[in-house]
Amino acid sequence: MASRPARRPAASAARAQLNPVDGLAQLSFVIQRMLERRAAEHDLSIAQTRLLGVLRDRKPTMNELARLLDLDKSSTTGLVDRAERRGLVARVPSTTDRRAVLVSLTDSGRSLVSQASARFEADVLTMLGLLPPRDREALSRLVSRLLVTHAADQGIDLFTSVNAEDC
Amino acid sequence: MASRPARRPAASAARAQLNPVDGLAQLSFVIQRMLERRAAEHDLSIAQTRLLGVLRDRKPTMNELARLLDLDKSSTTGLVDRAERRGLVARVPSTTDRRAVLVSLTDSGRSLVSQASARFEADVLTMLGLLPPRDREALSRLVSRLLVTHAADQGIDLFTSVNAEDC
DNA sequence: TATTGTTATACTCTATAACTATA
DNA sequence: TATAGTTATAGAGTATAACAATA
Repeated sequence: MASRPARRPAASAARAQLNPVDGLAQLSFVIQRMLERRAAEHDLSIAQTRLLGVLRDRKPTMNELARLLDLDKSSTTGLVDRAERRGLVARVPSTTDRRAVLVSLTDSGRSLVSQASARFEADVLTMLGLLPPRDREALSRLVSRLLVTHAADQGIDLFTSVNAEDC
Repeated sequence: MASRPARRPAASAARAQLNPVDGLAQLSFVIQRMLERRAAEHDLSIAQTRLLGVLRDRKPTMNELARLLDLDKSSTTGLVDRAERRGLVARVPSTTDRRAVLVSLTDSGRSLVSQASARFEADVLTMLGLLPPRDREALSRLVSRLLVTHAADQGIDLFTSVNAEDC
């Protein structure tokens, strides 16, 4: 929703504060837009970017990939088809199960995702750089704490689980 | 990207911290997923939800709507078509310009977006509730400060501009 | 029989280009 | 001529259901 404007009563905009929900919602849109913009520079959609991101340190089967991306396996087939057509990923038959295929990043795909990543990271760091160092550090610490707590609440160990990674 | 795992060296996961970029990226995905999930409960996509959200306090022309949503006018036509077919919005001919149409929320649309909003807000508040009150307040303040600073940096007054609202 | 992956199909979302009806 | 909106068309992304090959 990132819903209505948090249309503050009036007056001192300089010190006004968004309500917590609107703040987090808006922040999520700002960050997604940064990601989208940088991905688009390389003709990547968010979906393609997620795919490449997940493959940076894995070589999963289609099935595992579908679980990692939280998509239906048929959607994953299509996603991989289009990436493969562009030479960004490759399908490799599994040696242990003749039904299965492994999906892996090509050099070209790896290079593309690295470039987009780097630009995106720079965007976020630039935005963070607008805050005084003390605020910046505090924010990072709190965001991290929130994510870890939230993940734990969902029964996920952020630092071990495969699901919490790569979005 | 919400990129690689921030695969910490090892050890004490309890005190480990995500790097700032990954933290914000992951947070944005978590929040978007909450929004998506709640919208889906009412058979709404993110796009439809944004549309309804924007219309909560406006009755724009198609043209204005396209600008508000940052979409091509033809995309907006389709979006409104589908929402209208479901009875969530209505097209009203402009009285001042016979080429133009105004788009407005129906009661049904307003009710739907309110319900989805409420559920989403509850989700975010629940997540925030996992933090101790002091952390929660600090986080809200910092997020707000970051958004205001970032908006200012882009030449936007978060509290006046039409663009910063509703995502 | 169960699982892996693909195909067939359908719908949403988005954009570009061409069109119409006003202005 | 210029603007407001729609239509025609095309492609990405997603899901469900049915299917072939293998386990």
